[in-house]
Amino acid sequence: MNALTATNRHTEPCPLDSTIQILSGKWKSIILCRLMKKDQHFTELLVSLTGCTRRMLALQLKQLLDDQIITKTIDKETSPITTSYRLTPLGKSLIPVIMTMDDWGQHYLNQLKLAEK
Amino acid sequence: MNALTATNRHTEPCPLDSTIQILSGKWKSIILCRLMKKDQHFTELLVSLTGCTRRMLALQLKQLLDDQIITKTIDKETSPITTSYRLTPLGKSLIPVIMTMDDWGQHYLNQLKLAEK
DNA sequence: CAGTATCCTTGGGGATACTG
DNA sequence: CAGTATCCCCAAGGATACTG
Repeated sequence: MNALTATNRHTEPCPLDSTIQILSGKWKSIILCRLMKKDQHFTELLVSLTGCTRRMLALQLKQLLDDQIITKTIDKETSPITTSYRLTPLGKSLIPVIMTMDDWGQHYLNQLKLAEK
Repeated sequence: MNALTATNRHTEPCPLDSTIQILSGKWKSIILCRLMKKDQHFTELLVSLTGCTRRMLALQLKQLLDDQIITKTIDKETSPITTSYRLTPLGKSLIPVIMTMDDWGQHYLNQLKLAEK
C-alpha cells in the first residue's frame, strides 16, 4: 500500500490516511528529520541511524521516493558511486506538518508525565 | 508498542513517533474523525465503519483508550448495556493536528493529480 | 449490546550474504 | 558504495464463534 491507496482503504476517502501512510515505517520519521536539516548520503544516514540495517534504510528510502517525498541523485564523479537524498518540494511542504506533530507529541508526553504524579 | 515506547524506539527520543503511533491502525483515523464531530456508541461506530469487524473496532478503541485519547462510559440505564466513547482533553488537543494532517493529505493528493497530467 | 477467544493469513521488519 | 536476494519471525488484522 502506498499513500494513494491509503486514502481509499475505507469506503469514504480520507486524505489523513495518506499523510499517516507516508510517515508510517520504523525509520521514516528520523530520516525525514535528517533531511529537513540537510541533504544526506546513503552511508551518512546509515551510520547516524543506530540499529538500522542497509536493507531497511534502502527500503524506507524507496517508499519515500515512490511517494515523491524525496529524490535521489547519483554522484557519478566519485568512485565508487555515492548517492544523495533530498526533499522534493512536496517533501518540503511536509515540514510544518511534521513540526506540528512533533510539538503535539512533546505536549502529549508532558501531559502523561504530569498525570502520573 | 504504545505511544510512550514509540518515542524511544530509536537511540534518540522522537516525540513525532508518539503521534504517529497513536494514529497508526487501520480504523483509528476514521474513528477519531467520527468522535471529533460527536460522541459515539459502539454499535453506532460499527455500522458506520463499513468493513470493520466488531473485534477490530474493540481493538482500535482499546488502543486509543490505553493512549488516553478517548474514554468510555457505560450507560447502565439501558438494557442491554450501551457504551459511549468520547475524546479526552488530550484527545481534543489532537484535533488541530489531525486537521493539519488532513489538509496536507488533500494538498498532496491534488499535487499528484496535477503532476500526472 | 459489547465485547472475548480462537484460528489463520499477511505484511513489516531483522539477519545475513551476494553484486554492479 | 549502495544496494538486492533470501530466509525467518512476529505483530497487525480478518473470519468466525462464544459470552456476560
